[in-house]
Amino acid sequence: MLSAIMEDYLKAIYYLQGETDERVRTSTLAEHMGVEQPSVTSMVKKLAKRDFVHYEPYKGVVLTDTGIPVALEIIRHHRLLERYLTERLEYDWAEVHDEADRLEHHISNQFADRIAEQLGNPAVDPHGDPIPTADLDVSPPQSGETLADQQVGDKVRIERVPDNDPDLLRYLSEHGITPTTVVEIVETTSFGMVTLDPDGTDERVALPEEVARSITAQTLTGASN
Amino acid sequence: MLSAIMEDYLKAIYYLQGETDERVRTSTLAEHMGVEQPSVTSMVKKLAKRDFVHYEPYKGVVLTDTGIPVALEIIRHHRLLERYLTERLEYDWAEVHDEADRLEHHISNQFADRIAEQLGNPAVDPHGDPIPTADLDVSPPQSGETLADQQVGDKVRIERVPDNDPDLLRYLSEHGITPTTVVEIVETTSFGMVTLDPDGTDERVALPEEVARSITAQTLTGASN
DNA sequence: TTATAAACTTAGTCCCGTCTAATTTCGCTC
DNA sequence: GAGCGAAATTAGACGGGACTAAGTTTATAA
Repeated sequence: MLSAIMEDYLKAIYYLQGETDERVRTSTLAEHMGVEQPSVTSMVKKLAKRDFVHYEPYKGVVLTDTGIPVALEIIRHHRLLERYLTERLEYDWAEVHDEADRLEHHISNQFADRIAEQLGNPAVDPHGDPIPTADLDVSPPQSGETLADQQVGDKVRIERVPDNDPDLLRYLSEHGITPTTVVEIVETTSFGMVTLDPDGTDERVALPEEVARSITAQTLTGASN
Repeated sequence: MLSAIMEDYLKAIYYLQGETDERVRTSTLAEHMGVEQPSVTSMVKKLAKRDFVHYEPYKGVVLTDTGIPVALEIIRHHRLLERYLTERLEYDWAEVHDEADRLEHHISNQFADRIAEQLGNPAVDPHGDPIPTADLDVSPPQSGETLADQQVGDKVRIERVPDNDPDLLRYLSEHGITPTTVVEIVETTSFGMVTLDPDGTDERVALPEEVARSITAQTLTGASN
């Protein structure tokens, strides 16, 4: 058996190595988990002893073939819960993350399978992240392009938004920006501001480049490339 | 904040003092929690320091006015989950206990309120136990009579069955005994066996007196009293 | 009223997951 | 290739929750 904390570490490693497909450094993991570095070192040793990660001192960790499915299972739970909470229990987009983050460790796979079935085995969660299937296949990464990569005049379809910042999510939904929304890039500035025009509206929505880079989108038309 | 373990202790104390309305002894609690006595002593001291229980060494514990609502909240979560799992997620009567026992500590009150609403604020769980309301009112204890208190020839309506023995629950449901079922007592023996005839059927269902005493029932007709 | 068994508590240990402080290693620059 | 700052690890401690072994207290019975 695996503690909820250990599952959280594995999930974090999965996300962090996913971005780079490289070894995850102790410091990165510490920051992501909100703990100090020595805590990470000691946990990582435990995970290595149980063969969930490859650990090389001073070099970082990577998930093993044993660790990956554990992380994917948790991610499946999380994303199914987010979907279920919004779709069946009237939770708001912005509220689901914390509840899902706790429950993901405590629901059985049976529970996950049942809610998946009720929802018709959805492919993505409310933020556009792909939901691993019951046998832990996960959709290929989306386009990889973000709102920050676009040029003025491009029209793009929003693919996914980060799920862990309630304020941002509230802001986005208030301005009609959700996965599948189509937006046009109306302005980018040298000082890091991206301005959008959601679909047919006249409204202008401005986002810091930092945020724009965390929102992935699929190019539909325009001058990019 | 309160750990899941502490919540479990408070819940256990609630159940145990409920049966006797007296101080709960260390040994009783130890057996119920599946731990050794010293573990109970040390936990009980922590709970007392935080004012969830009154603790008098060598005398036992009672919940305080601070402790009671905590226990009731957990019980509300548990029973709502049992109901939700059977009614909305196709869980079997016999399967729900363990899942509910884990999740009860991790769902928010918001989650509980939402599933209560979805279910139409049910008064009882699938085993017939009353579900505390959102403001933690709990229905008065039922008749208090059990199947073991009946006389041959009595007809009774099953009120509640214990929720924590899957084998027993499977056996009961296979033989058509669930809360609200009407049964007739057809035989009681000096060596502790009670035989029932569920409703109009001809089937005989035998139960050890020990088990009969754990099933409460409301007398409809007959010679008892 | 005292002896004794059962119940309870205290003492001390262990593992988990965290921390701070101190040390070691890495990797880069000169 | 020597020195230096950043990153990582080791050392040691702590609170949570459990355990075993060793004392106390209580209650019961003679």
